[in-house]
Amino acid sequence: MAGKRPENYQTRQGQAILEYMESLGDGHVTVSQIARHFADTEEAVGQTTVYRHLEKLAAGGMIRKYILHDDKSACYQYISGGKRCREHFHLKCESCGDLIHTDCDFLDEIARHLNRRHHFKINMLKTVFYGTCKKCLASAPAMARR
Amino acid sequence: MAGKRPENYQTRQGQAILEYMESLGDGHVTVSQIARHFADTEEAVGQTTVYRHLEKLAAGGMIRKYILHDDKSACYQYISGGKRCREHFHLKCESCGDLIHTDCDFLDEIARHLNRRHHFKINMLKTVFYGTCKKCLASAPAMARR
DNA sequence: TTGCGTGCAAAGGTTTTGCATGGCA
DNA sequence: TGCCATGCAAAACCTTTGCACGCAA
Repeated sequence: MAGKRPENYQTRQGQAILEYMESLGDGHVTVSQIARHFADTEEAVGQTTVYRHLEKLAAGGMIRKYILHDDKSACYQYISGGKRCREHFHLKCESCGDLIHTDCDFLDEIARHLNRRHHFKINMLKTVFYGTCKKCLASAPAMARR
Repeated sequence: MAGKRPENYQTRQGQAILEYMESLGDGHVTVSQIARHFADTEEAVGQTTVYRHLEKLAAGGMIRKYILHDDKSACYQYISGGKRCREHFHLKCESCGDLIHTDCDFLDEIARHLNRRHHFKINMLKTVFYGTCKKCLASAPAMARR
């Protein structure tokens, strides 16, 4: 429902933030890093505005919000795949920050299971599995932490 | 090395905190909930002390600390020694905000699958499934929103 | 007696909110 | 012109730290 109404004005700040997130590819940044970026540039964007735009972009599925190893502050990442990402799962490595897109039948079953056995309708766009990726497991033996 | 030295004194506060965590079974609480509990009781326990004990208990494997994505504060759960001390999966309802914990066998399989097929070691302390819970599915027709 | 445990207060950080002003449509 | 967006400052929060005193061993 709800047609494609503008809902939001197009502003210099909003555009600057989206473009910056896009320019990072699949890299991730924290709010303070974003703020620093705009401080270094001529584009002035207040941090309150950054927070508010990130929230909207995350709600709209344009970016994802993560909590990494240092759970002090959240970090954000642009979603390039857009639509396709609604249909598969994501594994986020807490060590290197890599996001792994996974198309796997077994993982699809999870959604069915949650639905049938737990009556829970999963939101695949937002759900992310946190953990340690293959690369990091191989290179960091001390990853055996709890 | 280093034998089993005392290392920690036995104090009223430490005992009260551990007993309270134990009394919750597999429920989870935040620090503020714990503080409120002691405020309601006659047992006075400072919140600094709560933090410091929770940290020790978590380090010692007596309790589990969850830092869930999108939650402002950490929550803690007692680990019953006798029973299986498996980690739980968490389902977070985006509609009502309820956090549902479950240790369904099928969900445990997910961890094995990710490990074996994707070489990904999942961190269940941070992973959360987002979606809509049974209650909200039944009562809210317009739950497609956030 | 020794030295860890306790808890008040304050610091440190991130995120949110109030409110007057600015800018898009 | 109407309203949302902006951004400064301040508030709200969670968590950690400093320090003097208390208490277990």
